[in-house]
Amino acid sequence: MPWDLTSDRPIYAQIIEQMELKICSGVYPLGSKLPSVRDLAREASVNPNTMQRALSKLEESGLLYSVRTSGRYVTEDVNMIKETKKRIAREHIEEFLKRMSDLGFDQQDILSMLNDMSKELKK
Amino acid sequence: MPWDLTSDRPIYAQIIEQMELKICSGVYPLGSKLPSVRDLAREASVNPNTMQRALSKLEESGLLYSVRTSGRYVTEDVNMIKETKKRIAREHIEEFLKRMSDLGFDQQDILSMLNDMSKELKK
DNA sequence: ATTAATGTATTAACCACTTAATACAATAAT
DNA sequence: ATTATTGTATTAAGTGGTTAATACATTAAT
Repeated sequence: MPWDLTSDRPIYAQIIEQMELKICSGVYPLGSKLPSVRDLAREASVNPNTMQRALSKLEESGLLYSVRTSGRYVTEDVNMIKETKKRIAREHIEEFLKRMSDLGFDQQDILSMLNDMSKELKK
Repeated sequence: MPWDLTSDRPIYAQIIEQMELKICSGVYPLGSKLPSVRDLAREASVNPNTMQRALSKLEESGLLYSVRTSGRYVTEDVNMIKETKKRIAREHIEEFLKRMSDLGFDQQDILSMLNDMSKELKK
């Protein structure tokens, strides 16, 4: 999965979300070592400061930890990752349902549209 | 529906989305007159310039039009509103499905979680 | 021992968004 | 006729995010 960054939101916030995704989905496994700040920045075509900022925030939340001159690692806490995944899923679903209901669709509508579109996308 | 603005995205962009919503869901009916820029700005606790900026963009897209010193009105083009509603719904569904699948959930998972949560929210 | 790579910090510049304070022309309301 | 309200425009200031260019201390690699 390439870095997918747009200009309509702070880049560091998008990086946080995508790193969480990479961690929850196993792209960066439990306890594994991450590429260096500079490498990640190059990979994402972003300034090292911006990458550093995102990674620091991820440390605050406990998903990563850094060892002074060795590098940065994914937490070994399986449970924290599971909880993060649940939290993200819940947030997405809540937001989705709110937006669709604001638009004037009921549960029936939502489910049928969703079925239609996932069939479409599978092709 | 109160104005729901957060600081993590340009306010004018959020206003555009919420105005589209108000138009598509009938809060501002076809051809109806909107409150003045200044009133809308006050209502949303936002600077008149910011509201003006959002409304101008909505004119560019054709959803609104302004009459020099009389005020601003919703388009009378029913079809344009219908198409806008469809477009927004499609965008939300696509984004939702992508995010959930990136997280590692398949269609089965998504549907069951969605059912659970809409039951929860109905209480 | 020297070198290279690590995370981290600092300073300056740039840009987009937002607010504030006005101002203007056109017209509806009085 | 006068006044108030409309959309619109301008200028200045402040803020936060981003980039750029360095620098530093620590330690793994050589």
